[in-house]
Amino acid sequence: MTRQRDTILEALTAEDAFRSAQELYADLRSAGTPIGLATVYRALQTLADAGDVDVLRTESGEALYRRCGTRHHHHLICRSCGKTVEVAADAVERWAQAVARRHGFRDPAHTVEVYGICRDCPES
Amino acid sequence: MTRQRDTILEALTAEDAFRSAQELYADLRSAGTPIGLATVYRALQTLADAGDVDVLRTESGEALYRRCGTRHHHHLICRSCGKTVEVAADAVERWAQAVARRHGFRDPAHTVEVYGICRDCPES
DNA sequence: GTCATTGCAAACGCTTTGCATCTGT
DNA sequence: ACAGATGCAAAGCGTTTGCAATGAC
Repeated sequence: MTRQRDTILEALTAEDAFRSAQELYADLRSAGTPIGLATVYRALQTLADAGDVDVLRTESGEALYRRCGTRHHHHLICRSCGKTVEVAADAVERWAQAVARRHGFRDPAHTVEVYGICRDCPES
Repeated sequence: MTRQRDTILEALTAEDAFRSAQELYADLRSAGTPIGLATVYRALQTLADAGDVDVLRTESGEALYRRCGTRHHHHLICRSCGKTVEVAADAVERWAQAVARRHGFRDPAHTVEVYGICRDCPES
């Protein structure tokens, strides 16, 4: 199923950064694409459920979305512009599993994000 | 500065789990402690700023708080009851720094949480 | 008496939902 | 014609804030 849903996926694919629903909405609108905020939210939710985009939460609780590869990976994210690099972390995967098992926790999972300021972003 | 702020810290210290502001508020009220929701939020914010409690965000964006040791550490968290174990992860620290540097990101930071179901929680 | 803290209710920001309309097949 | 997608406005939910009342020293 599709429509302006394509537009959203397209907008996400064009960026290598995590974007918020509100940002995407504003960008699409100011680019002349007529679209409703609710549609953006619904599309992002659908895409996230399907595993086509990754979701993460800002410190303030806002959800950020990014078009991502399907296999398991983590992110290196610029705190300033949001630019993101996918990184593999096999060693970390194994560490997380070992930690869980050692403490008697079953069904292990983990979240890992690395932040920094990318080289294209100004000093302060 | 203190008052029912002590009560909140006390309630947090008694638990080894991450709790939400709303949960803490409900618990204190039903325990007969008169307190306002805004006070709970303000106290938690102050404690977090002072580094006396750790904060993390639920998948749904809710903030969870836990009394924590002061030095850097990560958490192994039960998805069912919230019970949390602090874990060291020196290898992961080094890995995160290396990843950031390798991609030209400065001022590196990272978040790492490990989730599971603790041995005291039922199969489901 | 002074100044920070508290409590309540109102305001906020992000997200979701109800519902009527529209679109694609 | 039908099932699903859309848009809008209203509702929801966690969190924050304005302000008058209260409490600590």
